[in-house]
Amino acid sequence: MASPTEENYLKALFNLANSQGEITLSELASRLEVSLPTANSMVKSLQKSNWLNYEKYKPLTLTPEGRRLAASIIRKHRLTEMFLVDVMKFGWEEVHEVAEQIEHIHAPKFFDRMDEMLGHPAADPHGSPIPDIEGKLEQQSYVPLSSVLPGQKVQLLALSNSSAEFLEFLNSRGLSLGLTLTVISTERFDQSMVIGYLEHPSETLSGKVCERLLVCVQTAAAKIT
Amino acid sequence: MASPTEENYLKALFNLANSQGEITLSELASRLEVSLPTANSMVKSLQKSNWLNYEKYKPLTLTPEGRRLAASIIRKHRLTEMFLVDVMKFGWEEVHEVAEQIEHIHAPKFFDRMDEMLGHPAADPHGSPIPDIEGKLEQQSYVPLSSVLPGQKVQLLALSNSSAEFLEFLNSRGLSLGLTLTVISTERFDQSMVIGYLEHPSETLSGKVCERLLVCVQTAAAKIT
DNA sequence: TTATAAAGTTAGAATAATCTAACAAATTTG
DNA sequence: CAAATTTGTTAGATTATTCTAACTTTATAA
Repeated sequence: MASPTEENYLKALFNLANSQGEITLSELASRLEVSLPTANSMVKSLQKSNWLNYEKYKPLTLTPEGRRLAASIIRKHRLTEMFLVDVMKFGWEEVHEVAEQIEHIHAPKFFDRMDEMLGHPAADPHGSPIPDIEGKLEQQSYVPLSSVLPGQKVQLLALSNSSAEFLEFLNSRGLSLGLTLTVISTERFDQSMVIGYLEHPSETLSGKVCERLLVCVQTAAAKIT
Repeated sequence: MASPTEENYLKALFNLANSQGEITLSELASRLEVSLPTANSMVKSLQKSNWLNYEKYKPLTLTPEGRRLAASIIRKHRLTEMFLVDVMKFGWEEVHEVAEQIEHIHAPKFFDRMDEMLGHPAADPHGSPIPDIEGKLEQQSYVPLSSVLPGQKVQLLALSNSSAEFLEFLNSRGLSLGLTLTVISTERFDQSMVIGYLEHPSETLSGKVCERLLVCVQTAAAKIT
């Protein structure tokens, strides 16, 4: 059985593998805000539990068991976030810290019941996919709003950054997942875009913001559940 | 900030103080299933944090801060149990283990929201009182069913033991909190009692069971909420 | 291609929570 | 009350997680 600390290492390794591919010790250490020797010794102990393949000076890779365990923790995290928002009526900007703790609870029935109550959601409140019980994570094919050309209509379906500050910014502009956005124009100089949606016929969003909004061009595609 | 381990010690000290008064090291150690030296060293460290008064060879007493902290953990535990039963529809025999883990989550808003959703319950699903935010625990004046005389009508309001086995036994007899029980007769030989309630005109309960059922003789008294 | 920088490793120490073994104090009891 | 028992304490060790300091290996770059 993994300790909460080990679970956090596995989660970080899973997420790094999904975004980078190759994982180096320093990336792991900086992601977890621990020193290199700390990460190094934990890596050795994760190997001993058969969750990680490790060879001196080589990139790190999760074993199938490590990947499965990591996915199950991420599943618990994302189900919890969804539960907090949908059932307990928290804002999407308030749920990360609590979920970060609840993901370490050992109680399969608890999370299964959440899943049931939520109707087996495919994604968390920020649009990140929820791995299934097997640990399989559906790969999403969204693109950043910043890559969309003027005139196109897109559906806002996920965020590539979910910091509370960013989420509060989105709240302040009335932006939420599922919205249909129309790209009115783009500014070559600073990558800002003018976007229309609902009661906002022309809202200007900075390049930084547009990079973090993940959208789907086929408006008819799967609505978030 | 207390670690989960420290929180478990404080909880045990609080509960022992409420049932015994004087707390000895060995009681604490056996309650927590740790060795005497382990309890001894933890007791010293709890003293350093000002949660416990400790003098060599003297009984242990919580400080006001220790009592407040312990009550807040018990509050989280009992609110969680109530939430699991009322909102998530778990049986009262399934909730202890999960609550034992969730009580260590640091997220006041999470528990406040539970409390709201539940309508500020006074007791958990087993009838144990929920301490208020100040850490005050309402003293209940229930008596064991075993002390009730034949002919009397009482209301079942709490349990003095909530093991899963006992709860499953109660389920099997259709016994739940809030029920009105009529004591039909008592058996002097083995302290068993014949009890009537709902569709059970005459159910025989062992002395062991009757000792663990806490009742109130005034049927008109506060219904459980 | 060698020197410098970056990344990774080892050694050694600290803290938290636990244990067993050995001993001391307090309590119970014959 | 003194012997026996229970209770509490100390000492010393173990495991997990973390650190800093010192060193080595690999990668970068002049």
